[in-house]
Amino acid sequence: MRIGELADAHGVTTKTIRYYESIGLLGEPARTTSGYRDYDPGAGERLAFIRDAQATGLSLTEIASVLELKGDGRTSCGHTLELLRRHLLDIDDQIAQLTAARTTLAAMADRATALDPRACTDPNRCQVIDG
Amino acid sequence: MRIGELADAHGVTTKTIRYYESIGLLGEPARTTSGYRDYDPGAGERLAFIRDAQATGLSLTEIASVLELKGDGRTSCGHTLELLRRHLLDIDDQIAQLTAARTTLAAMADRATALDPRACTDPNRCQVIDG
DNA sequence: GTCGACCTTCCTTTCGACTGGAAGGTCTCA
DNA sequence: TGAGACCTTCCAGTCGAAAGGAAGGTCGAC
Repeated sequence: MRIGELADAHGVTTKTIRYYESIGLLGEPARTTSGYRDYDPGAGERLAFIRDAQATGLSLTEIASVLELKGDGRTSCGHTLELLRRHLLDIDDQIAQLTAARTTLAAMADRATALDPRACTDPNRCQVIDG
Repeated sequence: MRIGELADAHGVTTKTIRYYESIGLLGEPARTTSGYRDYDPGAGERLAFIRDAQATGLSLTEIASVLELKGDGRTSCGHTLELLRRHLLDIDDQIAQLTAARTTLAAMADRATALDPRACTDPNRCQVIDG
């Protein structure tokens, strides 16, 4: 399977695949006599895994650490679980921050609709955002 | 007021202030005879505004666009309000995405605690994340 | 007079995940 | 045999928001 096919099959670009290879996330595939990359189905599985893991919010570095452990022949469930748990905490933080920001922003927007623009003259500030 | 004082007063670094100046977010301050930046209180106000606006999730570029409008002598409430509304939508999106990711992740974590690591042998995948 | 803290400019580097482009080789179909 | 789609490598650039560092000037206190 050539790189373009693999890319199309997983909704990524060939650039992305070469990039994953360059950072060690995907191993070096076999090559055709003319030097084209020639992937076996395992590569597709691995790529799918990478995208799945990425979709859950793991960074490529973290994904690499999971795959590396497995590559060493060790099981990585514990490791993955720890990553997931850390991510859950991260996400909770982010949601809390966004929610707080949302509240502030919504209050501002409400206030803004009631404001008189002509009162808004200080070049360094903005009464919508102030206060 | 020198740059260090201003920075300390607003919890940023001198690097950050020079950076804001370099991208036009802060104007060029007066200089002492020896060339040191010499800020008037307006700069502090403007910096505070920038940090406040940033805290609500506006990018520096967006903040610049608000300040630029005001610098032109035009009131920017309408503009700010529009930015705010767009941001509210963005934030709602982000919260929705994070919440979805959180649900997925939590389910995975639950499942993972029940898994047998010895069953986790495929070097390309991870049963915690699969499925 | 000298020490350390502060300041100046200018340039480079960081992080993450790619993307773009140049220059050239290969495959496939008509 | 020739077009055009695909592949190769390698290098540079992107985005945002700074941080790091070098080389040198200055201020205040002792």
